[in-house]
Amino acid sequence: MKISTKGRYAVRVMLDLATNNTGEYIKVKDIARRQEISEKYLEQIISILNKAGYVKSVRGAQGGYKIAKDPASYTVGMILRLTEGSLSPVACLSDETNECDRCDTCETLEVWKELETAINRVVDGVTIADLVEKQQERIAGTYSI
Amino acid sequence: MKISTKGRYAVRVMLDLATNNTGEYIKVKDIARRQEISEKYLEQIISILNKAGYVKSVRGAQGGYKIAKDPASYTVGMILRLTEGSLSPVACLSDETNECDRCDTCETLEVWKELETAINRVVDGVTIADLVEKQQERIAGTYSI
DNA sequence: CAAATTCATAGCGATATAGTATGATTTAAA
DNA sequence: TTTAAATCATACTATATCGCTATGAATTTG
Repeated sequence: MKISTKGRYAVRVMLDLATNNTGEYIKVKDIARRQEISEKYLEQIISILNKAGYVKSVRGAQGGYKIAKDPASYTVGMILRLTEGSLSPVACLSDETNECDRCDTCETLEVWKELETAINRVVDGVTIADLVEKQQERIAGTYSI
Repeated sequence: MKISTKGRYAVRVMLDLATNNTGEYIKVKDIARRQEISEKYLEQIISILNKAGYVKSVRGAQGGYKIAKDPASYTVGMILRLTEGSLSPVACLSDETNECDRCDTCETLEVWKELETAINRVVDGVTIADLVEKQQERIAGTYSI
């Protein structure tokens, strides 16, 4: 029941791009340094975000990435499902081909459905904009002390 | 973000023992047949439940297992945490030794905490007795049609 | 042209998953 | 008292996933 680094890093990448967005394109190297994530591994993760259109890229020298749309339009759930696949806790819910023949009489299936709903409710209730805001509140709090 | 077979099977074992409880000890072979799970794998799983005292065992011929206490006293959460370990979606929440040094400024940690809470709320809100009841309702419904 | 960057893909060691396999130990019944 | 049936214990295995690293091609700017 763990979210892998791929998913967690992807959320942090989106947050980093939102936080440091000036309109300029941001290099993977800079994100990697700030987030303390391997550059090469980050490239793979951001490539997923790029193919999904969550970020825009420019190749070549002075190239980089920037967040494609308003940070409020990306939920943590969208990013996790993109990178991790379905967040359902059992395969028979995420994929019809994995339906077992006990589904009709499987009492536990109901529990897993509730769990899936609860998980999605949490992760879809938080946007990248929310995270940016919290971050800024924290920084403001730090200054006032 | 998947619950492994170990955890899911453990829940089904407890449900099976509750459903088929007559006071007699129930053989792994019978549970395995009903649940369509490998006998030997089931032995390993039920052994975890046994060591935790969730079931009682008698060795030797005519031996077997039975549920130790009232089915209402076992939540799905208890069984999953026993067999799967912590249900927290990130390691830094489940284990102090996995705390990373970014915790203080990690905006996403809050999301994972909410997620953990939501997950535990669901799985701790369902007991084995609840599952038995649902099963019996279903059977009653089947007869009436 | 050279340097800096994204893009694409292959490889790799470690760990977890989902079991099998083997056999010891215990108990009831013949 | 033997035998069969069951739990208990542990080692092994095949496969997949994780979390990267490595190599290099393609693209763009200076």
